[in-house]
Amino acid sequence: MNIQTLLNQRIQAAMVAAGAPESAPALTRQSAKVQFGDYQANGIMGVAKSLKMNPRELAQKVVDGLDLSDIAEKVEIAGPGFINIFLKNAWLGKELMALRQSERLDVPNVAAPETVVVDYSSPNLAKEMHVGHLRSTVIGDAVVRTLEFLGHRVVRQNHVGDWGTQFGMLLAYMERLRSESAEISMALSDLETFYRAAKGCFDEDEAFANRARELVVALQSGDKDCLALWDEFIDISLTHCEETYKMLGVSLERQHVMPESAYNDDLQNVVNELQEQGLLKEDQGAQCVFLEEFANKEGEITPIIVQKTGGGFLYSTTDLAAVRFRQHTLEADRVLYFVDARQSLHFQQIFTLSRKAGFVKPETQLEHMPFGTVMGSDGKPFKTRSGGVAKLSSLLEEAQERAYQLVSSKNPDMNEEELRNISRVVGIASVKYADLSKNRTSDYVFNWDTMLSFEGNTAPYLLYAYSRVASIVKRSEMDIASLTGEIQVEASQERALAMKLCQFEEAIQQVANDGMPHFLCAYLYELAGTFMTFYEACPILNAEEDVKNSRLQLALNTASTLQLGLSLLGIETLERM
RNA sequence: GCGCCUGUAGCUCAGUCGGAUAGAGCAUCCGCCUUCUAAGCGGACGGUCAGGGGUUCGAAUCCCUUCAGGCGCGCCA
Repeated sequence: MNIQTLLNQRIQAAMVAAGAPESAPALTRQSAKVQFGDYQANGIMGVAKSLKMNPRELAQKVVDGLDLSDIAEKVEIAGPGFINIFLKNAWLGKELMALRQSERLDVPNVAAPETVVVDYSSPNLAKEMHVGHLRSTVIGDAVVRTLEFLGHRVVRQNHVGDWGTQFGMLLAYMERLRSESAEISMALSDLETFYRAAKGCFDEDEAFANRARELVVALQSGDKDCLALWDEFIDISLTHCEETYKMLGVSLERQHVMPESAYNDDLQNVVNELQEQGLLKEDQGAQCVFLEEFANKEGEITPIIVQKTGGGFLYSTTDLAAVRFRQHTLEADRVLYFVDARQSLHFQQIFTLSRKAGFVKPETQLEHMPFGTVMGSDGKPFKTRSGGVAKLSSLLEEAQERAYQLVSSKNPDMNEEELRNISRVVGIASVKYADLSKNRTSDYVFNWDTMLSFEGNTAPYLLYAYSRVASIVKRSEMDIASLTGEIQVEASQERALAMKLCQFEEAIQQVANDGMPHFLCAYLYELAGTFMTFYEACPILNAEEDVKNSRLQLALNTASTLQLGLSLLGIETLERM
């Protein structure tokens, strides 16, 4: 149930009835302050201006024609022409009961499901996943889960880098190990070390470097032995990724991998099509597209190179092929790219060219969902203590270890197995939540102490709030299903909680529209805080029977909302901590 | 040189596409455990929204400009 949408529709209709054009937005929002009610409509002033009317008079006309008597206690006009709406407690209680009886918290499936292709995670298989892959993976996964929950058809695309010159070096090193009859699978168990060793040989050994270049050519021309070696490498590297996904609780699986190499056979076709359309121009030996959209003031255009001198293709070519595949084979209505903000020019070029070349339908949405960099406390990109790039798997292990220190000091009597499980959930949740709760587009500072803190907008605080609710429910020893009595909204803390609970759908809608999970995080944090206040002020188990029944249902609603919300973020909950 | 992004409380961050008196958390200070988990709750302090112009009923938000920082810009991805 979406209060904002409901009110907005009703007010909009009343505005039209009062003489406003259909296109005039009611701009209904949650109120900024309690004295302005629960929701406020801000659209009157703008319309009044365009109609050359007195805004207060128009507001009065709108309110006269607006019947909210079933849901609102009071509707008033304030300031220059705001309409403030105060909802009825009884109505909130009734809505909450509907919410209780619905497995999906009364959030309907979208009326018109879209096919949404989501490109996220996309690590380079030459190396192990590092901290730089965290944001794309975690944010992309949260958006994917939210879109799916709303009823869209989501196609995950893990556009992994499995092609390119650095693979020649890696294959040459595999070959060398094999000739020395060394154990390759062991060497590949740590890809980071393997990569460095191969790079070392490449830089210092001329013969090795030449062999590496030969292997690139052999690989690209489809040499069988070479491909077999490459397959072996890719498989092991993908297995590493899958282990990290599993540890991280990310829904990506092998079936979602659509590697760069899969587009190889189509790259020449892409270039040919651009040629046929007269978009291609040879410049300094390379095949380029010059789009006037990317000209500077002097008229100089930054070209898109789609084929190198000598015939090789580039990532632009692959991305164009991917756009075509996503449109024609996957039948996307919307394609989301969770890729580093530094590539925004590249994507603008790809999107513009794709439209110009007819690779996508005009109505298909191509959206780059850029994200900022994870920084260290020094304000520079996050590194390990030794100064290297932090391996994601090591980072996640450290998170669990740090969580263990905290959890075990708070629960000295708890058994080891449960301690380990709690610290696993808390550790992983902390890392993910720290990332998800920040505005996607800005850089953020990675800080163990703040992300593992129980204070503020953190995973431990939310998990603690959830376990507190869970504990109440358990102690009540009531049959949850039999709790069907009325939910009474009376105390101010009950009202605040009831209102928050009714706003869940508004929060996830924002995540789906903008690809911004931090809206859901902010909502859940506010919900948890509102519950904590309610919990302190309103005794549940010791209350009179009907009050107890009502408050317990508020608690149950809180539990299911926290649990569902966190699950959409890809975060597990704990019954006890 | 050109382009994109960022600049909000001492620190870390929000700010619902122009709305009312700019909000949280940390830190600091003051309160609250014989009652459902004090890993909690309540309160206080804290702001030239980088600076300056402009647009209008109304600007942290839109436009121009200056300053500071980050990142991109033809054969890496």
